[in-house]
Amino acid sequence: MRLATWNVNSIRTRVDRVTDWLARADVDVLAMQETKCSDEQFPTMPFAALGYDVVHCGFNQWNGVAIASRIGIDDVAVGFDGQPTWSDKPDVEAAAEARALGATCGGVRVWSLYIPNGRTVDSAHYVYKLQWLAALRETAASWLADDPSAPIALVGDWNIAPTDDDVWDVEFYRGSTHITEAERAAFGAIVDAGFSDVVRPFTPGPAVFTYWDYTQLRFPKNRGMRIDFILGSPTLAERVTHAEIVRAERKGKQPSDHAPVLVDLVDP
DNA sequence: ATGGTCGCCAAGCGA
Repeated sequence: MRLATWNVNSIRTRVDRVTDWLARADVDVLAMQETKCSDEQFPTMPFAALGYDVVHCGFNQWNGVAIASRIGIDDVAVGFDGQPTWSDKPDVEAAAEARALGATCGGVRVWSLYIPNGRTVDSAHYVYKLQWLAALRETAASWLADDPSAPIALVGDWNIAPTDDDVWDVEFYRGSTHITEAERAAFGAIVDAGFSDVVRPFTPGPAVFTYWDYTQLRFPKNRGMRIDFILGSPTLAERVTHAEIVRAERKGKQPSDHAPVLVDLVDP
């Protein structure tokens, strides 16, 4: 099973590129973020033509997350607890309910996550980001407490660079979101709960990124950030045979500002 | 082998 995640930065603008890559890369399950469309606007047909089922969850009027699968989609859930409510408010009460879409595909529970950006460290959105991550940790830890052998993948755009090696110039980002100790601790707490970065062992080294700003020739100069992750529960992690960041998909005409990230899993 | 924001939609704003 080949599982991928990709912040597509508008699926309607990018649908040809995304579906072309799905077919070419032989992807079974793709989690998308920043679809930038309503549920009604999602272009289902190009995916269906390739044999993929799609579920989409708009988390505000115009943005959302999605999962496309050619091996079936079961048990769809929105929010960490499966409650079909969502909100984009920077609000504690909403923290556990937004920007998450879960589906069981081929026996694996896949969560397509768009962690709140946080904007600036002095904003309510930053507080919300940290609360959202804490809520995710609580809920994900409870899943493993209920069933330590559950194969679960937490994938998406985390909007956190976990180490200084994961940004092109840490001094450039000093005082900004994505690199603060609090965000890194929140990410680390989810790793400590049993969800490991299953891509990193296959993509070692500094200056290995998944996102490059559109401005300032950041991509040709490889000035990016590693903020898109596939975190796996223990039984999922032990099934990983290969992983890569598909840098080639950041090239060419009308790319997303993120590259897709993929893993291959052997059957259990 | 990649190039100087982009995408939402029609002005800025969010990323």
